[in-house]
Order: sequence, then C-alpha cells, then structure tokens
Amino acid sequence: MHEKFLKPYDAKATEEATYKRWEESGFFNPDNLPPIDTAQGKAERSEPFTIIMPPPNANGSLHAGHAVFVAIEDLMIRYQRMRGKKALWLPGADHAGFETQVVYEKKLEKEGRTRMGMDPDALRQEIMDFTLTNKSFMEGQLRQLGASCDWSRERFTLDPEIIETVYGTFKKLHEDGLVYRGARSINWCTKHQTSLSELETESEERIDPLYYMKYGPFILATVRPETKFGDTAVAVNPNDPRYQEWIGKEIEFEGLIGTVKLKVIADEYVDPAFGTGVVKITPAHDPNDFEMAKRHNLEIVEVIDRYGKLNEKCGKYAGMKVEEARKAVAADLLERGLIDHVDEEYKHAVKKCYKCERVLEPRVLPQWFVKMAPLAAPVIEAIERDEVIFYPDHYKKIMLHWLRNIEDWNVSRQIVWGIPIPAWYKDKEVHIGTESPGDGWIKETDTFDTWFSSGQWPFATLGYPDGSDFKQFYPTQVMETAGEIIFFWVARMLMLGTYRTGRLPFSTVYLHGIVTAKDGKKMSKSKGNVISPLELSEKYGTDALRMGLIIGNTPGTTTALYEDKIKAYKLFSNKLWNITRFIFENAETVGHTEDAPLNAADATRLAEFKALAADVTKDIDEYRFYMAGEKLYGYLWHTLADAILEESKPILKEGSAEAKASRLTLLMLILKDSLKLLHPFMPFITEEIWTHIPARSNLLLVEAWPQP
RNA sequence: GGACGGUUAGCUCAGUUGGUAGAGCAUUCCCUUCACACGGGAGAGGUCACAGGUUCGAGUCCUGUACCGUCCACCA
Repeated sequence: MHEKFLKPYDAKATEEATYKRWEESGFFNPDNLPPIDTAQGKAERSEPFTIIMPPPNANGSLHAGHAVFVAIEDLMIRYQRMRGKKALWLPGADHAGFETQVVYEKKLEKEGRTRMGMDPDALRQEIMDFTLTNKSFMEGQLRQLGASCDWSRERFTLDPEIIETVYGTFKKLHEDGLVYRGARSINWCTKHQTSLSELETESEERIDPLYYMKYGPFILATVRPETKFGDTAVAVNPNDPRYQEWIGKEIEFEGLIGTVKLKVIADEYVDPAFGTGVVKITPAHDPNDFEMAKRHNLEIVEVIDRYGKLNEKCGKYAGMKVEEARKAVAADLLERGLIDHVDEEYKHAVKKCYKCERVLEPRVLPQWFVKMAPLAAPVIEAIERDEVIFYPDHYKKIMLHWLRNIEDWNVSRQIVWGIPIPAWYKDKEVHIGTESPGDGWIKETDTFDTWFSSGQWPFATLGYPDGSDFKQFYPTQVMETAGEIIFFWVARMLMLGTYRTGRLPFSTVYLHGIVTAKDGKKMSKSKGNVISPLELSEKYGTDALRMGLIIGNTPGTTTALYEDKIKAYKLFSNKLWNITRFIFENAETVGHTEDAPLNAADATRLAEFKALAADVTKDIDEYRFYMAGEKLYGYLWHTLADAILEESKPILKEGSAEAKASRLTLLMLILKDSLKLLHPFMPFITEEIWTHIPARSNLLLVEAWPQP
C-alpha cells in the first residue's frame, strides 16, 4: 500500500497534478477517446453527447454560479463519457459587451478617467487586453474546478469565425425581412449612454405626484410635466362623450414658454376612466405616446438630450436635469395658476437600468430591430410537442408565455465593446456588409447586443454550416444554465438556432437556481456576503465543493452556499480515503484477491450494492443529481463503512481462507465500482484512489460505468 | 393586474410514481477499540403553513386561505 494512505487525504496536493494527467491524456477531446467495452468486445464510440458550456463573462473571477454549472455539467459529461458516449463539453468565453464595458468603465473611473471622448479604437484595444487577461484567469479557474472540457475546441465570442457566423445570420435575417432599422422609442440609460433591450430594464414601483394641469379647455393628468415642451397633441378616447366636440380640432393656450398649439386626437388607447380622460402626447419621451404618434402621424419633438437634460427647445429650463426641471416646471405652473390640483400619492412603475438603477429615459432613436414573432413561432410549436424538455418542467410554461408575447428585439448598442453591426448608410440607403460599398457611405458605429452573438453560440462554436463538428455534434443534447437567463439566452438560442440551422440547438434544458448566501440573500459585494468557490476549493478540496453544490440542489430553486456544508463533504472525502485504506491494508495482510467466489452473505451485499448502482444510474439519467449524490454518500458512509467494514473485521481476522477471499473480493468490487459511480461527483479523489487500484487499465476518467 | 415557486427538526435543505418523516450542520451523553478523533456509538428534536376534500391510507393528489420570494405587464 502506498504510504499516502497512512496520511489523511490532501486535496490540494493532488488536484492540480490529477487535472494535468487528464488534460495530457487527451481524453477531454472526444476524438481521442478510447474504444468502449461492449458484450461483443471493443467498439468505437459512435453516439455523441454534447454540452455547450455557457461561456462565462471574461471580465472577472468565477463566482458561485459558475461553480454550480461546472459541478452539474461536468457530472453529466463524465457520466456520459463513462457510458461510452463520444462526450464533448465545449468551453468558451463571452466578451459580454455591455457587462464588460460597465466593469471597465468602473475601472477607468477609479483611475480618474472616462470613456467619453476617448478614441474608440484605443478604448476597444484596452478592453480587449483586459478581457483576454481575465479570460486566461478564468480558464485556470475552470481547470481548478475540474472541468473536463475540450480545450482544443474552446471559442471566444469575438473569434473571427464566430463573428463571421453572426454576420451571416444578420445578413440572412435582413434578406428575409426580419431585421429592420427604425426610429422607435427605446430605453436609454443616461449614465451608460446606450439603449437597452426590454430584458435589460427593471421596473420599480414608485409614489410620485400626479399633476392635473390646465391645457386650454382641458385638465389633464401627468407625472412628467417637464416633458410638456415636447407635446405634439392631446388625446381623448373616441367614445368619450365629454370631448366629442374637440376631436380633430386644435387647441391654443399660453404655456410657460409661449403659445402652445396642439391637435386633439382620438385614440382607443386613452382610458376615459383614468384622470380626466385627456392625455398629453409626448412622442419623443414616452413609448405609448410614440405609438400613438405613429398612428396619427404626429410630429416628434425631442426635448430631453442624451444626458437626461432638457434641451434648447425648453426655454429657461434648458440645461436642467429631468428631476430638477420637473420641480421647476411644476412650481411655475402652480404660480401661474395652471395646475388644477395634485394627487401626491400616485403609485406607478418606472423603468430603470438593471446595472446602475437610474431611471431610463425613453428616446426615439434609429436602432436595429429583429422581428421576433416569426422566429418564435416554430420554437413555440416544438416546445408544445415536447421536443425540448425543461428541468424543472414549469419552465416550459414560463418559456411559452414569453415566446407567445414576444416583442421585437433591439439589438443595437451604443458602446464600443462588442461586435460592430455590419451596416453602411448613404442618404436613405442601407447596405449590409463589412466593407464600404463605395464613396459617400457612412459606417454604422453601433455594436450588437451581446446576446445576439451568444444566442448563436451552439451552432457558431461547432462550425456551422460545413464544419465536421457541426455535422457530428449538432444538435447538442443538454443546455444547462442559470434559470435567470432563460429569456436572455436560452430563448434566443432556441430561436436563432432553429432559424439558422433548421433544427433546435438542444433537446433538454436544465436550469439551476441562483446561489445565495446561507440566509437566502443574493450574494453581492455591497452586502459583503460573497463566498468565493475558489477559496472553498482551496480550503476543502474541489470535490467537497462540488458535492456540496450538487447535493440538496434541485433544479430551478435557489441554493444556499456556506462553508459548513462544504466542510461536511470534506469529511466525506476523508471517509472515502479511510475506507480505501482499510481495504488496501487487508488486501496486503490477507492477500490480494478480486475474483474469489462469493459466499451467500457476500453475494447479498453485492446485490445490495448493485441495486444502489442501478438506482444512482436511473437518478442521473433522469437528472436527479442531488438524489444520486445523496444516495452514494449515504451508502458509502452508512452501509459500506458503518456496516460492511465493521462486519468485515472479524471475518478478515479470524475467518476461513474462503471467507476471507470472498469478503476481500466483495470489498474490492464495491470499492472499484463505487469509485466509478462517484467519479462524476468527486472526480479528483476518485481518480487519485484509482491510481492505486491494482490491475486497473486506464484513467478512471475513461473507465466504463458499472453495468446495471 | 397576471403567472410561477416556496412554506418539512434550531439552521440549510432532500423526500422520484400517495403506504405511519430523512440528511448535513448545530445540540445532549458516552467512547482515543487495531480504516478513520477530519472518527465512532447512543439520544433528544417535526400536529410536514392553515382549512376543507379524494382515498383503506396524503408531506406527496384536488380546492381554497395566509405569509415569503421571483418573473411578466405601456395605463398618462
């Protein structure tokens, strides 16, 4: 027996070397996997099993959420590899456009710099250097967590081939009439100086004053008096008897900065029961008003600029920030007797930037939109036919609801860190392509929403359309990711993948919940409750960390991560280590044997173990990893160690030669197969022990899963 | 305003198709016995949120209520 077993298991001292052995074996690459053992002898692996890794944002360290996906996806991949599949886990990294730009802007801020006024190319290069540095850190961290992914196939969302695929999709969308550039009301963040998609906004309930203002013959209610300079109409409901005589007429009255002339329009949108049943229409700064303006061909007058300040059209209020202007305008209106009354307790929702929580300013800007309803339609049908299975299954309903009510997607971002939108303009003409079509064309400066590229990740990474990987590994089997990004990412992958390739990109979606602190609160730097998975891995071993992240973690629900839990599985590592020591010690003293006939008692024990193995296998096949892990833990501790080892002591000491041989055979069989069953959960310690198993043939990594 | 998830031992959570409740941590007592003190043994601790219903039998299925949480939603 190796002297290692005389000391407690030292995770830190073995993990790095073990990972190196795996990586050098080449077996992370499915092309290099050895043949599998079948009843008919050796056979080449033919059936692929593919997981595309959710590419972590290359802008910081891996957090607990990443550790969860590594634990779960690596479990699936290792399991399927042992089951004889051609297992591919394709790693990647995301440039994470807006997210990274925000991170980098904070860094600039700390250095007393700002991105405004910087040369875009220089800024882009700086962020690229920053991103590539983080990317390599992140890759090291994935290795530390034991990810058995194929590094030779790693992709980055800014790789030239990926960008080419993304451009191809954009071009196809354009040719199919599914992408358009249009002036629409968009969500504008005055801090980040970019538009955001609907998903990137958060709404917050607020209580604000509702001002009832006098508009000529009308009194109308608004929470935003400061936008009145951009009014281009007032609207009433066409069936409202109170205002029939005014419809189509023009009203004229003295406002704060001169005479105001507004047309009275009738629109079903106006709710006669709300306020006075009259609405002022400010198309430039309210999405509903914009829609009405389109229906009635109203003028769009912008009065708030990109920084959230009133512009030159606002007379003496020009230069004021929105909030400041609101107070000033309200005060002046009151003084001039133009306010009828104020409802101080008006409850309503405002949209905020999900990053900085500033209130977003609706602005009308030309942006690129993708028409989503036609992309969603085939996906809705496929989900209804259960061609995509969700774990947990209630996400099916959530997904369908979102897809059925989908809105067009604004894919334009006014930031430098992203894939440039390949478009050129000349007068009213638009050209799609990366090269200028000739003199006088102006290049688009916007970049794509990062999700537009990551939404194409499964087929882009596999080399669509001609790559052999695409032919072999697409569609993939499982998409495992955080429930939080089901709309951002999973829905977009389903739609763009189906649109571009004609096939769904994956057939199973497994969504894990967010990882919280022990009190159930979300981890955040400001709360100071962030737990680094890498520190826990250093302290207790990656295996313990992974076990702690798997057990008790059901899909879709939040999981609390805390040190005690991980510590418990460190003790389990130790237990397994000592079980091994006991068996090895006895193999030495009694004489090593693995193929003696089993007596009745030992046959019963073996049957009991086989039942466990079958149970665990079924649980993994049915995505109940948390149960499989707990069963293994329970069996190894309470059956193998507490019962079998204890009853073995007298047998191995005083039993007959046959009894000893039978028992030792049993112990070796159980140990070996236990290591296999446990490998996907605790890859490092099992591989380390496997090294010391006599007559082993290969790395445990590629051993065959115990036959059920 | 819709929809979803949760409510099980002090804490964090399991409980697959309905068959008199489980794990880890914490806690009480005992034990340095030859795999392991990074351990072992024994114990305490729960009317499974509440109210009905289905059933021979419900934590598990149905209806409703309460509380917590999340997502979606353009009423100025």
